[in-house]
Amino acid sequence: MPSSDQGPRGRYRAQVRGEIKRAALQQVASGGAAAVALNGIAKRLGVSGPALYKYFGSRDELLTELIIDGYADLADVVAQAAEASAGRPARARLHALAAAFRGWAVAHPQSYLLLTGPPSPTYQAPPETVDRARAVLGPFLAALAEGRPGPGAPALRKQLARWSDTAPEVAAWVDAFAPDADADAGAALAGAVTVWARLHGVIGLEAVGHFAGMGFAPATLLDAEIDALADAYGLP
Amino acid sequence: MPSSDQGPRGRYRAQVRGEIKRAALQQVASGGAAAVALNGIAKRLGVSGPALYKYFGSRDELLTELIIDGYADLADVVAQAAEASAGRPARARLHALAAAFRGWAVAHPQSYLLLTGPPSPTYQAPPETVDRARAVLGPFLAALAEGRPGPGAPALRKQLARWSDTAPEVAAWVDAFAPDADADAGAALAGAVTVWARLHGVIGLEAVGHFAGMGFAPATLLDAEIDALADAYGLP
DNA sequence: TAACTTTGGTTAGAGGCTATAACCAACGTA
DNA sequence: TACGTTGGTTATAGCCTCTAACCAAAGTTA
Repeated sequence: MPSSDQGPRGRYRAQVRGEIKRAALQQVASGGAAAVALNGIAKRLGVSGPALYKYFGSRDELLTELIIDGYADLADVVAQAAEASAGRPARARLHALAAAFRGWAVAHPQSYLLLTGPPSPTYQAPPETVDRARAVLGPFLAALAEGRPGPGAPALRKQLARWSDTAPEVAAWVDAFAPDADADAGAALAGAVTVWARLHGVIGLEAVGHFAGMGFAPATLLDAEIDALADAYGLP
Repeated sequence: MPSSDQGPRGRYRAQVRGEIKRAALQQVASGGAAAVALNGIAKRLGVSGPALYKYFGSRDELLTELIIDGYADLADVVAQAAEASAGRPARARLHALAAAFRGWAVAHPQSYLLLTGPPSPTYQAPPETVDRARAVLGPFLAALAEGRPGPGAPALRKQLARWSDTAPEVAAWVDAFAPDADADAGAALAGAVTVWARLHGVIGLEAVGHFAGMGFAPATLLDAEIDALADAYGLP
């Protein structure tokens, strides 16, 4: 069914797929994942209905690609922030990473919800997503691993240390982003998981609008959460 | 249109509305908010299609009631945990509250997602929801207000203190659950907002299944998060 | 008791969505 | 130049929400 990757036909195919995805992203931005309608996209592209099924096997397949692209985009933004703050102390870098993460989510709140929430009952997350999530969190792991963590969360660290021992891809991930933390992979992983939860705690609620009308800036709350985490990990 | 609250006719109406909601909750449990279909509910009740519109003006109206009921249910569970742990030290009580909150969410993960995520593009949250959220968080506020908070998060506290000064219903809420914290409402509110974010950070990711296959128990992560917060607020 | 109003139910149908089937034209290639 | 692949079409089935028009039964009132 699919054309070859190269050649004039394949190029055309890739371009149309891109247009479809852009139109779908607009729908996501305006009304969330539920607003994505192949029919509507076709109308917007000046093409009629079932033509899109030549490019995407189903609506879920399209959403899956949007999710994968979104993860890649977010990972890019975080990686750029890591690069831009390369020389600074670890605490400042952690704040820069969190701000970049939140900046992306605030710019595309519905896309963030698309990444986190399950878009449809029939949707099944492909295995690539977990790799994408690791790519996003890697720089955070690197920054946190520079500290000398205090005695907090011993139970969590123990569980994660065991996980790192039994799952080679996890150990490889830690090694890739924090090669010096091999000795205490449990603490490094605990930091990664915790920063993930803190980011999502603030940004997930902000994205759905649960902080609307409350007298505080979500960025301030996130800063406080990241600061507390940096304290716990002894970041300078 | 609606029958009087009392009388045989009103009772019948209330009972049918209950049956509809129960069927809808089953659909939510099986496939999330997107799986709620008035048509399907009608079939299950042995009644045909548009009859349900005599009971609920629209699908969104039904979802709204499910959300309100869900908040009430969750608030109940938290309040019961508060009562059950009344005598114990504040830190233990905070853990009990968090465990009760998470217990409800784990028992009905799709309902939790219904409460947090926006169910449909056309949905508009009614003003009652913010009151319901306050009822859920009240006991947490009470437990946190017993500590002597450290110097953390000054910017956040400042913003929230101003909010409490300018919004009387917020000050009343603080006073209702933590009458001794009036002097430092900013710190108390910061605790409430922070515990909300931490709960959602862990439980929101857990509910969508993002922790599946990772080598740690979400309960352990939540315990660590609550412990860290209790430390920051100097809870005994 | 008889007349009337409200209420819960019905069927018909418009309009939107996903997805499949059958068919056709154009394009790139051999 | 002949041909297979590919991108497009229309028709159609089967969901869904929601409105309109109509009917019967139940409660209410004169």
